[in-house]
Amino acid sequence: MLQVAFIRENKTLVIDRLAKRNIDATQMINDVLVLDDNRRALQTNLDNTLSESNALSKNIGMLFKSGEIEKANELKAKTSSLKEESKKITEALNLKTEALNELLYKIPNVPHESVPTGNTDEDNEEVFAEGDIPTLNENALPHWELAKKYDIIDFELGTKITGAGFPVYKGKGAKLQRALINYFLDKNTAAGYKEVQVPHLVNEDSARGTGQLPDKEGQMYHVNGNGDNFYLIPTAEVPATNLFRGDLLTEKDFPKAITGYTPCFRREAGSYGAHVRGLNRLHQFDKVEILRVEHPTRSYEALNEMVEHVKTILRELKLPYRILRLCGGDLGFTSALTFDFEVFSTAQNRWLEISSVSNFETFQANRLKLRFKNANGKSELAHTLNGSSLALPRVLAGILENYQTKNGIVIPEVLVPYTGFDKID
RNA sequence: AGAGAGGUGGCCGAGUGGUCGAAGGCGCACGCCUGGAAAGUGUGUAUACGUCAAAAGCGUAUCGAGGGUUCGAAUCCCUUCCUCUCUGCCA
Repeated sequence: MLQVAFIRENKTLVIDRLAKRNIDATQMINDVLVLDDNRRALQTNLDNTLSESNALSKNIGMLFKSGEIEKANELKAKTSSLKEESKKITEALNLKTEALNELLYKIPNVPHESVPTGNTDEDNEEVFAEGDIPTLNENALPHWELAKKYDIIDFELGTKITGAGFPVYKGKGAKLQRALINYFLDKNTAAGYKEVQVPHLVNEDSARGTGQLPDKEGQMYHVNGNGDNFYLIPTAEVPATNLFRGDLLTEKDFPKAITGYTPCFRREAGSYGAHVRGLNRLHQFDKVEILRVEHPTRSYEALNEMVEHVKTILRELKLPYRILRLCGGDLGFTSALTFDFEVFSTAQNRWLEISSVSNFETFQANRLKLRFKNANGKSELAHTLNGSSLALPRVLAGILENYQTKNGIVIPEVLVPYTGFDKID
């Protein structure tokens, strides 16, 4: 959620930057400012009314004490009219505040100046690429075929137990999953991220804090039987970011850097076909996340560090990948700048998104009320950033497809200490 | 899950209807004292919103959360969340 004060002071910049997302925000921004003016006027009015009423109450108290009951009763009559008035103003104020918030919820984050204008993923800007694309023999298979051939992932069995999109990993497939999780966590902690284990179900406040509610309710699984009211997390970002909800940090607390592994649950009522086959899109998948809370002056440096960190992992896994700077049209609602990592899947002949690293600036912090005391002793919103480091299924797909040979699937060297085997055959 | 007790500022803790945003203590910050430190001593020490060009100041709200009673609520009532003790259940 954008800050009204920021919008007021940077009206043209906000409108211009939002145009990168192909939206004309002029009307919305004007409405915000009008609603906020109304809100403030009502607030002032309410404060004055309450002030008067408080003063009268104090007088009444003193009159009662000194036994001047008649006088006190006279004043009582006065306060009742003030009370009615303040009730009315409060109602009006609440309506304005709600309307304002509702509108603010609909305005996406202001893109960073480096974000390219554009409509679709075609307009994303490739900023880096590395790794050799292997030449596979002609009967190379996509990962869902490989999964079946070596009996390491069973999609049908998952369907029996739960439904589509809940695969069962078996044998070396299961072990490879576990190896990847441990490898990622080790890399992240070695880079200074503190490991956390967080709940996989969150309450409404948390879902609201990171912006899943009110708009994206349908994308989360909702547990609401027997009087419970929890959401299954769509990403570790939700519980991990909410660790800091409502915090007032000091400058010394920066940077906060944490990493965590969680399963992720997404309803994703999306498209069908080859693009969502196999591991490409799932209702339940595993992901290791990195997250940072930063001083505003340092957040882009931090973003860069996160990108470099993810690079080292893909380099070690020896997977061919590229980095894209997302264009305005492809940029997530809450993000100011996002770099996507994509691994090339040789057998599918397409790029698979495996990580998304973003700076949200104050957009999340505003809703979370995540602040710090700055050098002037004023509280100021912190910047939040996060990224996948990494999402398992597509990395697994990339490994299976790119490392396949006639005699089986070779395990990337760096993972062998974690798997205990160097080949799936 | 049942019975009981309780949730007050960074922490401990007083406060059961009226100048209470809240005594006292600890902690912290600054000053005095000291050769230096400790001890001692003095002052200060929540957040949000509004007002103001801004600061100061002033106003409003906040004693787990939400609602109610009252001229007036930390204090009374209701709902809800959480914590502790006992009992039950359980990996």
